[in-house]
Amino acid sequence: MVGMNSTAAGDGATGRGRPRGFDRDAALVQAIRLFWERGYEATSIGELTRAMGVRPASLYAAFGDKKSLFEEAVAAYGRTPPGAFLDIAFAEEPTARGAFSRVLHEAALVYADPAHPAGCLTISAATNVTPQDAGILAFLRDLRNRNLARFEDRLRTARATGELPADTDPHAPARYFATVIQGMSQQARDGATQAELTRVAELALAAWPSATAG
Amino acid sequence: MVGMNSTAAGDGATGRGRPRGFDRDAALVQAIRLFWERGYEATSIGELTRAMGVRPASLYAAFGDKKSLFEEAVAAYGRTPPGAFLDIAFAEEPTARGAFSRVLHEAALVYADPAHPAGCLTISAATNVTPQDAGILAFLRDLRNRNLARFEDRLRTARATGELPADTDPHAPARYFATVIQGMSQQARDGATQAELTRVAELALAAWPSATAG
DNA sequence: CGATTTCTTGAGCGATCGTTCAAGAAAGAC
DNA sequence: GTCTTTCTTGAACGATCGCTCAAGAAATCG
Repeated sequence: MVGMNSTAAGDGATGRGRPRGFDRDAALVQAIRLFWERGYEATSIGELTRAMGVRPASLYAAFGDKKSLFEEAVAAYGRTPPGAFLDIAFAEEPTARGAFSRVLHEAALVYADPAHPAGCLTISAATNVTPQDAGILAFLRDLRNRNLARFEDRLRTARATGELPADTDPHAPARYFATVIQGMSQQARDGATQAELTRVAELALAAWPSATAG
Repeated sequence: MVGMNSTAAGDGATGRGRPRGFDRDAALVQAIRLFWERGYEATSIGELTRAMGVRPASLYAAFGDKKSLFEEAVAAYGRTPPGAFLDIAFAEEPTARGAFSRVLHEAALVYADPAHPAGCLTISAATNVTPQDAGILAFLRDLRNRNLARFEDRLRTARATGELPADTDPHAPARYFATVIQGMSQQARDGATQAELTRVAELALAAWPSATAG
């Protein structure tokens, strides 16, 4: 009944005291899944404790309050493939065109992957929120707007290196691709398949700023 | 203190009994605004009664339970300009290209209009929902997928009348435009302005299926 | 007028929300 | 072994959730 301790979490784990009776990382995976599927407020502590196999007091001892658990879940989600594919593509692709194309195509596969909840946690987990949890909404919105700024930076760099025409406006295409990606997340939640979203990704790339300039 | 009765609601109002002490339509407008801004579950009966100027018992007597109130609010929203612009554009524009172009441009203006909550109620009001309210989620998702089917129908018709090439696939562009519109709603909620979304609409139209065929 | 009908008021229903507390259990330190 | 530290257990905290009920108030009908 007594499981192994967690692998390596940021607790000041010197080994003193009774060891934790559950796998902290495995429990966090369950929390991610629930927040991903239902969102922040629609996921209750009761559901979390049930899915994580942990009693409330243990959950609070290990993760703090619900907000802290959510923020840690978002951070851990960002280190999984579905949450990190954008960063990886931007880091690995040499050209901006290649980066955006890859992000769109991978979003199609990731968002509609039946192996996990549809869409993107960052996009959909704090859409409907009580005023008292406005901080959670702002937390995810800032994350999204940070990605928007990275889109714009990447396009600006592409213009500076000559990949894009000198008169290219980086602002509008950045907003456009962010729009398409957020829309793809919604579409996946509405039942769109990987094949359908791949076609959407291909169509979206028709707006790539090369032939005509704004 | 005693206001006028409602204009014309579907109650079996023969005039018997004590008249309603509040304007039913005006109260419904406040309900729309709250559901629009926060979504279904994040809007409590307490907030609704406060904003509508009505006590709980009066609300339940006039609108039934929370789910019925929401469905009526969605229906009424669909008869306001922000909720009906798609239907109007599709009805008035002779060409498919004109219809989609107009829908995209009007979505940019409507979704980021500072005069009311950002985005589209149908798109954003039931993203995060408890399992017990799964019916509300399905209700709005069906509404969205109905619009998707209308997009496809419109493109199919355009192909039949010769506006689009005979080998045009109506499915993919329909999904694409639905994706962009839902993304625009999200972007508006994240702070995108009317001008920014208008540029997104213009870029999105670059994927219009005419020059290249899938 | 009295009778009937409908709405409003104010209180409160059971359930669930996020969270915490006291007591017991399992480990290392000495 | 005992002491200390940490985690687990089970119960329960106050607050809020959606919703309802009994009593009083305001209208029409006869």
